[in-house]
Amino acid sequence: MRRVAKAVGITPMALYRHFADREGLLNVLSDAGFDELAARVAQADRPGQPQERLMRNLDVFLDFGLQKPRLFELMFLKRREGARQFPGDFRAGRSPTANYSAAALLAGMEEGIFRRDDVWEITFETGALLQGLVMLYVAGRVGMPEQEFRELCHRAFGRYMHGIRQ
Amino acid sequence: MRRVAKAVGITPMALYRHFADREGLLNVLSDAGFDELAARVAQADRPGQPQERLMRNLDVFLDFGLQKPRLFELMFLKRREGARQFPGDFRAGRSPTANYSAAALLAGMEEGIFRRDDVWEITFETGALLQGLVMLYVAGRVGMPEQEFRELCHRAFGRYMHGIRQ
DNA sequence: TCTTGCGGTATACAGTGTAGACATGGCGAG
DNA sequence: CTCGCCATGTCTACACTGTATACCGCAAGA
Repeated sequence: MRRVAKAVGITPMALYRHFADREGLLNVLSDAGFDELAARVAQADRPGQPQERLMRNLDVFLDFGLQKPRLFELMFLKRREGARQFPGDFRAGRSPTANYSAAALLAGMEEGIFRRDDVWEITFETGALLQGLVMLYVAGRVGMPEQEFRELCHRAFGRYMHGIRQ
Repeated sequence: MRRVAKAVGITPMALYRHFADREGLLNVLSDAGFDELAARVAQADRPGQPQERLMRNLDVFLDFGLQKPRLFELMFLKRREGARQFPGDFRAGRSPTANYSAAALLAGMEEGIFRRDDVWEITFETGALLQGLVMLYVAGRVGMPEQEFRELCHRAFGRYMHGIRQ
């Protein structure tokens, strides 16, 4: 808090006029992060083959996670109340980012490319896979340059998508 | 450190006679965790169908992660030097836990159940998937009882394994 | 004009990890 | 037996956290 305060040129305690506490500050950072990610996802979504749409979605998350790993961690891994939950909030459409993935999956199923299955569960699982990959990467568990890591992620998603094909 | 010291009945500073610093203490905890997990994995490995072996492996990790989430997090997600890295340490066989998964995958490929592919990469990816699932669960992002969550994990692995079939 | 409240400050407190100086007790070498 | 050493422990102190509390100035309404 002291460092943040200094960075914005006020006294530490002045921060508490704007945020309830450290947790509160982190919450608005996290929310802002979700807004940005949602915007990026929305912008990247173009009509096309479901697999391509899913891969583009992957790339957006990957870009975000690799550009701002700490924020990424804060958004998805920090315990905090009010965080969106699977399956409730997902199925209710309250996750703007997941909606795009689910839409692409649904389209793929209707086109007969993927077999009929639980769209939200698959969305969540692919999210978890990406989460795990990125977290292991930023935790220093992957000893390869970023570009290779991105290709690894693509192969991982390729294998998974292969498994949900018709 | 003060709480640990009190718990073992000595002065905080006495801890520093046994561990270089907080990081050092966490490192031996982490190492002990890996030893235990490796022992559990070894004990659970029985000959059988590759898919079953992989599912048993999954259950061992799942048990461990759900029983000791903080230790699990420390072991796999804490940035620390000397942590094993993919792919180098994995391919060199320096991950006792991953070896079993890789062995089952290799057996599956040789039996013609799975198609020929990079065994270590798949091992790492399944690890990442599990990692992501467990981390999201312990971070409160999954609003379902533990038993249902375990079944979700099984379905996730089922879909992935479906994708690597022959 | 008086009041209210928003934004900011100063100080203080309990908590953290840990550096540094000092104590002590057991054990091997002489 | 005695000396000295070293492993293990304690005490105190320091710099660092987040934050509770009290206070202040100023602009906008009533």
